[in-house]
Amino acid sequence: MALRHAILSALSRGIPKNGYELNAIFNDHDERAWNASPSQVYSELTKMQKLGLIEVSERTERRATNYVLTDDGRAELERWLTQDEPDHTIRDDVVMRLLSMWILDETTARHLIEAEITFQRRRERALRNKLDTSAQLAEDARVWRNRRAVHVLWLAQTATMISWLEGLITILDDPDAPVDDTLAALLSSEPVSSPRA
Amino acid sequence: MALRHAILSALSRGIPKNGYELNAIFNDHDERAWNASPSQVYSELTKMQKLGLIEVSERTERRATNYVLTDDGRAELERWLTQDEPDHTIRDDVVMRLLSMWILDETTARHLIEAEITFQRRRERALRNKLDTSAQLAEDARVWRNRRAVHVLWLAQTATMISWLEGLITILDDPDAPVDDTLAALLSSEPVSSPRA
DNA sequence: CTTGTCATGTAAAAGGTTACATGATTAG
DNA sequence: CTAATCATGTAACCTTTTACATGACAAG
Repeated sequence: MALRHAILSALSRGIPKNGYELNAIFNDHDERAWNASPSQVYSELTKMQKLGLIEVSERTERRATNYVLTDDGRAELERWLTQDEPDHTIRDDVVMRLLSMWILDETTARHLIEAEITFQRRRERALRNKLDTSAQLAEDARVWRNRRAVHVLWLAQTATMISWLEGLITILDDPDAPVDDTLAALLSSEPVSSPRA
Repeated sequence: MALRHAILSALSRGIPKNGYELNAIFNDHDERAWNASPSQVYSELTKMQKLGLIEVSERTERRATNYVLTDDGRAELERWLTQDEPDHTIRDDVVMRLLSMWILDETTARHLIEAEITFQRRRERALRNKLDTSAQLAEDARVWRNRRAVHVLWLAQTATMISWLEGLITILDDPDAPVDDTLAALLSSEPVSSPRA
């Protein structure tokens, strides 16, 4: 029941949302706490409505069905946060690939790492842009600060990944390069610059 | 077919493994590229054997069935690495919780963040320990270096997370603290110390 | 008047978890 | 001889993806 809590979380900000808007959130690669396919979102919304966690707030002319949280929905969100243990399970396709990469020849391996660097750089730009442009709108100050903090985390993680991937190319090229020093040095030497800098 | 490639990757190191050993890998919280439940691993192994991706190398007295890669298995691993696009999909329960946390009162929120810091510190210790103790055994040098590099990445990511969580407590306590500066400063000021230091 | 975006679904299949069941071997 | 660990599975259920289908509205 994980998407359920992601939807509750998205609706908890008070702004009514329809399935299409929620899908936009769950498919934005740079707003990446959770993702889901459209069909899953629509069927989950129907289930949640039947359970009384959300209710229809408005039907726009364009046949969009907007939902808001009910009191039960808000209670469930709180229960989840305070009662359920966080799930630290990880399924990281990218790292799995990097772990398997030694079976390839060096040229191919380097190409793959470079492709990943390109991807991460794109993400870095997108996040930096988001931080630079996002102004505090009608939202609650706490909501806004919280979301902004998460974006800073993602930016830092992306920067770490890029430095590390660059180090990986170095140790791939040079079989004598010390793994720990090469990577640890890179990770600490390149500070995360302030998003506005 | 994601677990399939995780298993191919685990067997690609040449050492025959049985279902139980693979399960140990996929359930070790600190060896965390992928995880899976025992029943899933056993049924996937059966399927893979039928498809000819792996074959039984030995049955030990203790009724354990050891598997090794076939040529087809190795080819499939290579095809996956070079032909399939990396899956950058993310489902991060922890970040989703942190994004929703503003609905709680400050005391409860701080407790949750502190619990997460405790968890991350435990992981940091485990990873540091792994890096300190793991010696290069019979394994190929490239395999060993690759795995070690990934451990360094995980250690760096954990360290980033801890610093960030500490910063999050600061901005939670002080509604006037600037989000960007508070977090960005923390992220760049605390370098990842060398694992042997 | 046609293409793109908005908007919502259904059905089938694949991927993954949980609960349960079983039994051998080893360490204390 | 008893508990822990090793070792493998089945069945039911839940979660997620993929492919398909539909149609309104807006912009060019």
